[in-house]
Amino acid sequence: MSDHCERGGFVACRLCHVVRRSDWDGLDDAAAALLARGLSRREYASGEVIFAQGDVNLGVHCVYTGAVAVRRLDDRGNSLLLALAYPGDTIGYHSFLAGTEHTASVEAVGPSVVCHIPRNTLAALLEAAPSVALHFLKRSIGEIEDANDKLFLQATLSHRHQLVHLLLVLVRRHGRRLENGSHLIELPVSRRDLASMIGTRQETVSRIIGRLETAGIAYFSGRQVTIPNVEILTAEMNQFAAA
Amino acid sequence: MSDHCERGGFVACRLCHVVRRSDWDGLDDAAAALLARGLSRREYASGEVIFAQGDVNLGVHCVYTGAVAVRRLDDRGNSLLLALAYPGDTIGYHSFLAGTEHTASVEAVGPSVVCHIPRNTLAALLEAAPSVALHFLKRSIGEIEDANDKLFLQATLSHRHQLVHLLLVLVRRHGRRLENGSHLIELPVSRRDLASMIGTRQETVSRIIGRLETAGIAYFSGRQVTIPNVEILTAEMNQFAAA
DNA sequence: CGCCAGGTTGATTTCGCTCAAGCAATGTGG
DNA sequence: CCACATTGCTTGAGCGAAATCAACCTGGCG
Repeated sequence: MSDHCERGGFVACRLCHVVRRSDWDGLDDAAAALLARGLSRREYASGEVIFAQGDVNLGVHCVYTGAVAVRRLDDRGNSLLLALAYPGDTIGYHSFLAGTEHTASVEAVGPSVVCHIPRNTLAALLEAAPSVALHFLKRSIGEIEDANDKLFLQATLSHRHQLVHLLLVLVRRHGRRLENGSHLIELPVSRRDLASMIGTRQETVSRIIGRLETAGIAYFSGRQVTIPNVEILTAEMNQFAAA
Repeated sequence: MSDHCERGGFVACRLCHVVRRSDWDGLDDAAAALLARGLSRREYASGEVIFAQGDVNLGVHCVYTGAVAVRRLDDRGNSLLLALAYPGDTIGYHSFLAGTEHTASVEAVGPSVVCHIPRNTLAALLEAAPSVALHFLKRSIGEIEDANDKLFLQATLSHRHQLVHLLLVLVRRHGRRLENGSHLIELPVSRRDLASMIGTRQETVSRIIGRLETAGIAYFSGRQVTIPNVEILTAEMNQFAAA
């Protein structure tokens, strides 16, 4: 672990390449120094667990590069992919502020670098810099809206429409536009996770994929998805909203 | 409106009967005075709309007595009951802090009294009293957990189990224990809303209710629900978790 | 080479949605 | 006070979608 883990010594988040998008933007010198002292940074292999549901909270994490999956589990093997987090996103602050154990597990979905801010550093930081609490507040409000949106979509859309919607979301983060105008997505998650995200089963996702392919909307090959025309996806969503 | 609406003049939230549970606990004298100046209080009839999705945000509301329903709508008549809010709960702070229009509609589910804190009062308050932002933060984290729980339950539980779970939640707020040990719930919402809360349709809720009655678990009559033995409900939930 | 996880496909059954009718409670205008 | 519309809820029949169970494929990997 030690060879993957730098501790303190660098100028930390103020010079972090994602600072503008992170919760550590706008710190004054003293606060930034505080942060730099406590901060550590570590590389995670794909699939490696950063913390697990039920663990005691040892502070918060902030994604530096790559992406991580936030997942909730139960004792019967059910798993729900709650969110994907990207550079600049802070995770684990819920349980820190609520004073509970972690309510979700987080793992890297590809080779990723994640920073860690220990409990007492963060506590001091919250005292010293009111902007931090405000950042967290805005972030948490965004998460509430996201969660409510998901609940609403699950209640109103068919599984097929939900999958199309999910593709539209993923194309932004994981999509690449090709010369011919089509888009290529490298899916960060398994079929099983896709299924949990739209509230259905693995097999059903497979069948929906089949239908999307015969409809010429999207072509799946393993974790590669080719979308000839993104407009068609949005049309598929709107046709419904307009009705 | 004026006869239902008091404005300023009273000692406001510091003496509010729910202050310990509200977001206005622990204000200093200056902040409390600020709050008292801006605050207004108004009575709403059952079903009356407090604000509507899409409205511009004019500040936040705080439930004083009664209960209110937070609801999201779309243009095709779909409605999802996101939450019920009770005395001490602040609503509408999402859109205030995010600077957006209201993302949900809120209406009284019975005769209710709701306070209103206008935009500029709240802005000043956030400046003057850091505890307010912290309260909001904790509240929003609670909402995130609730939303994630709902997503998880919808993904893993059958509609029947979800309804049982919902009854267990409602019995706490709306239940009354009778001498014979059974419980009586006065449902605050229609069947249609119950259905939206567990991700299904009105008719399906009716049928599940029928099954719960033949199973001797709960008896529905309009909005009255009689539950002979709450233990059986929890057993019904656990039988599943244990498997 | 065989194992294994992840994915697809098929057959069967269950479940919930839709459409439709009926019913009770409430409210409204004549 | 009664005919009538309206709203909320229940019930039924038919149908389509998805869950389940199971077999099978495929690409790594020891």
